[in-house]
Amino acid sequence: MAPPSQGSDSQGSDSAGRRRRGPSMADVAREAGVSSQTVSRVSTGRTNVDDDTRSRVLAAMRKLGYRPNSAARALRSGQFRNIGIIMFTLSSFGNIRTLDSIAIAAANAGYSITLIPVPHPTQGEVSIAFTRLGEQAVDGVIIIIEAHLIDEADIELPAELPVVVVDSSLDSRYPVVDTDQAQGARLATEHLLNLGHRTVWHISGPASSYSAERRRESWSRTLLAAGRDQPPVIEGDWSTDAGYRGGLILSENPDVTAVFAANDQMALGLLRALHECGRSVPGQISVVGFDDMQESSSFWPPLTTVHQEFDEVGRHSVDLLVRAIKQEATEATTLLVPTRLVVRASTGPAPQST
Amino acid sequence: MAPPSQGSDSQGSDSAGRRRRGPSMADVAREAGVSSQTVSRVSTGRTNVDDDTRSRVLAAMRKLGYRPNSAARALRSGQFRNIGIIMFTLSSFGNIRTLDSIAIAAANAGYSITLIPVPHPTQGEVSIAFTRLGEQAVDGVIIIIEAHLIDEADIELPAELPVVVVDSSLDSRYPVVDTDQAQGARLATEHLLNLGHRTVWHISGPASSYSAERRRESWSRTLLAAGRDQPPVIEGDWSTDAGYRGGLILSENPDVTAVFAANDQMALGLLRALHECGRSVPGQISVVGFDDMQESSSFWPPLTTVHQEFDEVGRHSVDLLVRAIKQEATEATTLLVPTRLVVRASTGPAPQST
DNA sequence: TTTGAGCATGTTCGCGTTAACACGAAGCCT
DNA sequence: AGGCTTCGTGTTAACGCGAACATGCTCAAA
Repeated sequence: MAPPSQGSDSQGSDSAGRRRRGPSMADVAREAGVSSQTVSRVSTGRTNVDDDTRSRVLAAMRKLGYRPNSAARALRSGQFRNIGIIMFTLSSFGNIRTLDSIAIAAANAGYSITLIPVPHPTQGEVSIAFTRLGEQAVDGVIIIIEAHLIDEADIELPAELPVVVVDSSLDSRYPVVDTDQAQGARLATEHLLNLGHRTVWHISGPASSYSAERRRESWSRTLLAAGRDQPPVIEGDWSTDAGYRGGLILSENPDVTAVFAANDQMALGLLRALHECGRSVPGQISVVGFDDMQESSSFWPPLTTVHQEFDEVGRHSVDLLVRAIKQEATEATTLLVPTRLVVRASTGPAPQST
Repeated sequence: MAPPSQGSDSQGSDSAGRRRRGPSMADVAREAGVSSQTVSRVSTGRTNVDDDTRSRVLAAMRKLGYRPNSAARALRSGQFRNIGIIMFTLSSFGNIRTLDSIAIAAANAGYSITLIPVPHPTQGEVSIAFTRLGEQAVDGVIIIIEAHLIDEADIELPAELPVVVVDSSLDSRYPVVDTDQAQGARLATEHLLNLGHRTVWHISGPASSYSAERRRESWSRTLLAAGRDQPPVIEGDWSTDAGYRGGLILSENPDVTAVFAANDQMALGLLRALHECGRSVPGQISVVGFDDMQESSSFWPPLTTVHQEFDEVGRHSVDLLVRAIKQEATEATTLLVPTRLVVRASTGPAPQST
């Protein structure tokens, strides 16, 4: 083989497998009649370039369709301007909203984001994601994953890599940004108590989730503080089906007048079960959810729920991470974003006891 | 040669602002007593390395915590092994599911993905995203955006960059992967007609969306083919509120016995309106949605809907793009993924006419 | 006039990696 | 034995960029 390449056309788009490459600074420089360093200065927006020269260079760039090679830039500068995001498949409403706001906040800060999916939340998969991360061109990482999976994973992140953890309060090495789960659950529980309900039942998230645990704890503490009975927890897994199953159980018990579901999806399933069993909401049973997903206002009846400020969570986590990358702040802060209760039509005064 | 011997700690983490860098191949090579080329061979998994040497190198890598510098790799090879994704904020269920499956498919193909968010679907924002994309380290792009915004955007993508478009059938320059909207809408409409309904009403998506347009057209054609009346379209915007508003209008009309909502969220709003107006579903009115989102099975009543195979859409689009990147296939194919009807409890036989 | 400060621009070099080639040591054929 | 391939390994160069330094020019102060 080995074509002697006599033609030497600088195009680089050989018929053979040769990789086509775009024009480089040198090409632009030649076109504009300047040195490549001057092209670099224009490209990076330095001010110490003559206006005349600058416009010549810009014209050359446009003509050749030049776009800077970020790999070379990153290699030179040691910075990728890129943030990695480790998360489970985008199945949960909260994660998505968080991701969304992170994406926008990152873009505003001049960073792009790379998704590192973890198809199945097993420890092994998490380890794989972390390994993959090690090979990734990122300046820092935001992790949106149940914390104990991180703790248990024996793989460790590259020591120097800044990390921010979202949505799971581990008390540990990394800064944490999260919704104030405890405050939200208290809001929900107190709302029901204030409506005159003797106590509040709870359909929780899975034991594997810190958020779920926090909400359950806070619900429990709130009841305790008010001196009320603590009904047994019905453990769910965030899914509508779990809510439905919980609802079937609860509707058999005539004492139940108020239920706090740990998320809106389970509240939806719960509502369905109550409808099917002929229990009226909020006439006989009041229901509160958690998340305030877009659809909640159209549930039947429209759901009273705890609104999470995902935008703020995203913004803060990016902010924290970028500061860490710039080595401005390293201490392991914990930042809790408060929630607010959105009262709709699924809650009402306790029915008069029979 | 000639190591300056005295100060010269090769750590690189100076007290001054100097950038910390991880160990390079050269460091590993020195540690293992081989050349850096051999380290490269081990790192890239070549087979022509002596077992003994390989394990020495691996040990050195582990000891120093070496991780390959992807920037240098990309610079050298001209490939980033990274796919850019342009999409609107993750507000729609379909986009999220698609993104999710793309992320996984890309990971399996050895590519990472970079999100390029477009906060507001205006032409200007799209242009900005495209510009930003130009500076991104991507080998190809998947666009999940209403097509006409692309057409109207006068910014053009770097000519050489492979592109695949999802979720909007533009008849154009780029390969398209999409759910077969027409087939799905036909399925929904025919299902209702087969149940004996005289005709089917439609709450559509926004005019700006190709998917919405396709579904509306197909609904219309199906009615035409069956020789039925064509009720006026109620135009929505995918939101539950739009479905609710549509429902209020429809429930005033006693002739309405069957409604096809262009997505599940609008179907949800529609259901609420019908409940509020005391119209029973499916007793008096049957409802079909489109998407089969996770929650749909827990609506009240559980929603009959058109299931989209988002996984397949994502898989195919990645597959197509990767093939284009490898220059294996360039023609502008269009790939439609069929849907299937999921019959639940929101549809039933037409009521006997009064 | 001399000196030097300020500015636009050019030149050199190295970031970490891998393709291409070079080389010596085997093993296998005539 | 001589020539051939195969195999493990080393050497060199280049990918595109930008920091650091060098150059030459202008203008103001001494």
